[in-house]
Amino acid sequence: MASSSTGSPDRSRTDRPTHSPRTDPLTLEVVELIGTIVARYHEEYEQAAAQHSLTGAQARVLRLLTLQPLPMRRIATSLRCEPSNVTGIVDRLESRGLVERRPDPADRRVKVAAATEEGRATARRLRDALDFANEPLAALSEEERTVLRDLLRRMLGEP
Amino acid sequence: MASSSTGSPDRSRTDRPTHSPRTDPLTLEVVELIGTIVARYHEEYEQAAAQHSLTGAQARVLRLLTLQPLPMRRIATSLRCEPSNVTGIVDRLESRGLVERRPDPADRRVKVAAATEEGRATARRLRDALDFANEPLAALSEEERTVLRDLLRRMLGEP
DNA sequence: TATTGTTATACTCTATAACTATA
DNA sequence: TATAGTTATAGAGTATAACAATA
Repeated sequence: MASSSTGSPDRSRTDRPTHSPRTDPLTLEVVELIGTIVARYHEEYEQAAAQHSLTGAQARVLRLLTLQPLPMRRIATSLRCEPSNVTGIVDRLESRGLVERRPDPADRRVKVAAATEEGRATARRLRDALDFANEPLAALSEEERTVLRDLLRRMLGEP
Repeated sequence: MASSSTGSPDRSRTDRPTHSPRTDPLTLEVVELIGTIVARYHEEYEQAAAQHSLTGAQARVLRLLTLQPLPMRRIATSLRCEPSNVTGIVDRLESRGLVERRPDPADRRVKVAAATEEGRATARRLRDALDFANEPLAALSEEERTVLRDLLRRMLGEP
């Protein structure tokens, strides 16, 4: 502690008490930055969804079904949640006319959920509202964004 | 419906730069990569929390109180949720001995929540379990991580 | 017998509104 | 009167277990 002993500890974020044996300060800072981005991204996503009277989960399912109609089971695996949860989420989307359930001719146990035209329009507006794309990334030049893209790709194990 | 110019329903909170809402492919890809990271980060976080029988919200509050004791109100603003929610979350943490409520001598309306020693130990184990720090970032060299750190900083508007 | 989707149940998170005890 | 924390309430997401229809 450099300063006088009276003040409260009040550690600023670059001053970390204990280091995990495995992580150096640089890695820790990157992780913290990513944590901040995660928080901000989520906040913006929920906010954009709420502006369309959707919850985050509803918005995610709607986006998913915009890409492609999907059996209930597949939605669950894609969202990594139990199939029983999907029933309620699709129920709510369906009651608002954003999604519909169709029978699968090949297997009568299966119900395929698909976005309606109105659902696709809502999903489109929602994506446009997500200006996380513009605001923070605008601070970077095109070259820097390219570097960032390549680093993130490698981080995620993509070629 | 693609809106266009007539009576544009006032553009959310910040006015956009001259960028069109339709961003270029490079930016779109970066945003998608960030989305993937957000999903993976969240998944790991919830999983690590669950391994200690904590929900994500409980883990976040516990981590927050590990840094510094905080009045209930401050926890709510930090989590960006209503104060009434904090009551339940701290209740559950307190009933497990991970957190305690202390009176504030200066203002008897205030209750200050603080992590107990056991709470700090749990938070420490939880952080170590979060190997999002190690696994994906290990693919990058130190120099690359430095570049990544600087780009993320600038993205977040930090100097 | 196994699988798909659903229902029933219980828990947590969340926001809103009303209440209490201080200030 | 205003503020800090709580309680009450209702809606939503989540996991588990049990169920009907179908394979």
